[in-house]
Amino acid sequence: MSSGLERLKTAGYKLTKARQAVLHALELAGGHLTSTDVLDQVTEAAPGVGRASVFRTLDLLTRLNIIRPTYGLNTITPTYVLMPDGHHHHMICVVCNRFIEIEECGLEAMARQIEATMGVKLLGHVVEFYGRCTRCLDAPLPGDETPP
Amino acid sequence: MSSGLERLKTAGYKLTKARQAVLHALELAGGHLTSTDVLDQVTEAAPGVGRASVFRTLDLLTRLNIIRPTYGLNTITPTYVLMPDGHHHHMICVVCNRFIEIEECGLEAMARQIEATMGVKLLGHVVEFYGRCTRCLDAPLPGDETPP
DNA sequence: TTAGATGCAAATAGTTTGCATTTGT
DNA sequence: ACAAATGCAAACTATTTGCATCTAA
Repeated sequence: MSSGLERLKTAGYKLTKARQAVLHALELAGGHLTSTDVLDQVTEAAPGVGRASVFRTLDLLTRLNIIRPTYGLNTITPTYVLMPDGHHHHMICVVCNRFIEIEECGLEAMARQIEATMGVKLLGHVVEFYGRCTRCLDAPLPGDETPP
Repeated sequence: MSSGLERLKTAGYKLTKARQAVLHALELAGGHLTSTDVLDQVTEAAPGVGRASVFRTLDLLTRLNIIRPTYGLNTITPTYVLMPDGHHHHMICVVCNRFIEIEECGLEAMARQIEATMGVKLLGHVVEFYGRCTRCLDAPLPGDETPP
C-alpha cells in the first residue's frame, strides 16, 4: 500500500512542509493522536507551521480517506487514526479508556455482501469494539457498582 | 433489550427531565444527531433544560454505552448514535456525506474470537463503512478528478 | 430528607476564516 | 510563473465549570 505522501501526490496535491510534518507525526505515532497532539508534535518538529495548516491538513487527509477521526471518551476532540490499507480496528477499554489496536480483519466478506445487497461501492471501514481490556477484566463497569 | 431510560434507572441514576428529553430526542430521530441537534430538539420540547445538562447527559449516556459519538465529515462536532443492542453499523457516503444505516451484523463470531485471542471481554461495537452510496456510484472520488 | 442533578453565565478549548505572502511544481 | 498553500491573528463554535438552587427517590 502506498504511503500517505504518495497518496497525496497522486491525488494532485502539493507536498508542503505542513503536510509532511502532519503525516510524519501520525506515522511516527502509528495513529491515535488528537488534533492537539498532532499540533504539538508538528510545532516541535517543524516550528513555523501554523495551527490552521495542521487543521487544514487533517481535514484534507480525512477527505482522502488517508486518516479517520474517531472517539475515545473525550468528546471534545477526536483521535485520528491512519488507514493504511483502507481499514482500521481497535477496541476501547470502557474502564481505563485506552485504545488497543486489533490487527485481524474479517470484514472483507461482509463488505462484499453489503455491496451486493445494497448496491453501494465500499472503499474501507473502521471497526470499534468496546469492553474491558486484560488489565480491567474484573473491574466493575461504569454504572454498575459506581452509581455516582 | 431495555430502553435507555430503563438502563439509566438500573444503573442507579435519577430519571430527570433533562435526561428524559435527551433520550427522547435521540429515540425519536433514531440516532445520528449532533449535540447541536439534540440541544435544539430538547430546547423545543422541554424549554428550561440547560445546555450544560444536555452535554452532561450525552456524556453519561456515552459512559454507559447507551449511545456512541461518531464522525461524518464535520470534524467539529460528533453525531450520536443509539446502541440499542450494543452495536451499530452504518456507511458514510464519501461523495454526498450521508449516513446510511446497515442492519445486518456478522460480527459476533469475530468478537468471540477476539475475546479468545486477546483475553479481553467485549460489550459491543460500532462498524463504519465508507464508500459511495447508490446515488453517487458514478461520481468521482474526492481527490480524483478534483485535485483542487 | 438529602445526595444527586440542575440552570445559568462565564470561562475554556477547539476549529475556522480572511488575507497578504510564500512556495511547490 | 502562478495557482495552490501557507501563517498569522482574530472570529467563531462547541464544550465545560463553579456554584447556588432544585428535585427525584
